[in-house]
Amino acid sequence: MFSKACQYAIRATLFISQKSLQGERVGLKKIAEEIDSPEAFTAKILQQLARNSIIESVKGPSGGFEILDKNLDKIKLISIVEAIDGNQIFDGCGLGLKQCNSAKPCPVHDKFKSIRENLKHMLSTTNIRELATDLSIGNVFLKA
Amino acid sequence: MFSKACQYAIRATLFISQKSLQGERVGLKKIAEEIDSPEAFTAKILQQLARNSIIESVKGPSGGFEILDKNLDKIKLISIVEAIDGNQIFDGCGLGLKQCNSAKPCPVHDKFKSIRENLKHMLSTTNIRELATDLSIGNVFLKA
DNA sequence: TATATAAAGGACAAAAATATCCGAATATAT
DNA sequence: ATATATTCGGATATTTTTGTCCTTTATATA
Repeated sequence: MFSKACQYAIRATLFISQKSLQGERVGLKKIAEEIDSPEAFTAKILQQLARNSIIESVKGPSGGFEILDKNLDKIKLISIVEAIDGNQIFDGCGLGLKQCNSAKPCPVHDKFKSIRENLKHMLSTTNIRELATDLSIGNVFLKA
Repeated sequence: MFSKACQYAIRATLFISQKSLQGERVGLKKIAEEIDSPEAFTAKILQQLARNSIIESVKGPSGGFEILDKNLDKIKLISIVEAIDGNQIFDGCGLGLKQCNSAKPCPVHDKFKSIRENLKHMLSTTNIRELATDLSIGNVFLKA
């Protein structure tokens, strides 16, 4: 469904969100440990997220990553997916046809359309504060 | 969503289905042309499909690929997806966690579950005769 | 039976995704 | 100011996916 990079991105963002809720900033090392991801690769992904203003990065001692409180409501899962994987998953043809639309549809065009609308709706309406709160409560997890 | 190999596999299977409906067997070259896919790569995929009894292959002059009539109803889209991409997309965690289940769910476990159940249901109930018939009628297409 | 045709299969190549390493830039605290 | 902690960014390596090429095998038909 999503690339590994995107999965790491979501996991990292949620972990940072959770820490930001507690007023804490976290560094790369801690993030990679807590979400069980390769550190250097995660660094690249965090840079992308920072460039897309999904997270904030602070250099130097006591630096790290955080998310502005106002953004915890504003940032939806779809923002992360689009920043990392683009919108191919929402807009591209399910069978990979370059040209596929309601005027000239592929054989599964309509069937896929509704599935992807569901997915898009879910990702568009799920904000990260909600998920980070669930994490803090402790009934959902980011690693085994 | 699906790998390119899987997209080619579905397109190829539908084209072969359509021809089989007309009692015709088709060769690799024609298939690759008609679904606009790389020929040699498509050959590998057709082999996989044949090994999984989704299509039949016949060597030698007037050989090629076909689908048994009785299988046109039996073979669902999900058979093709599972043969090529496996069932990671249905069973794997949306965030890539190795261990993720209702007892120890990731933050998006439930939200993803329903999306994937939709997808699985759609793929499990769509048979290839139906799609091949649509193709023959000419209101859906396999290439631009 | 010989020949031509078509898929099968193995080895290889290219491209993309994933992952690592290291020096540069920058901010903090002493 | 200086030392230190931390992200940034470029280069490179590895793995996976996608794609190609060539030889072998099977088979229809002349």
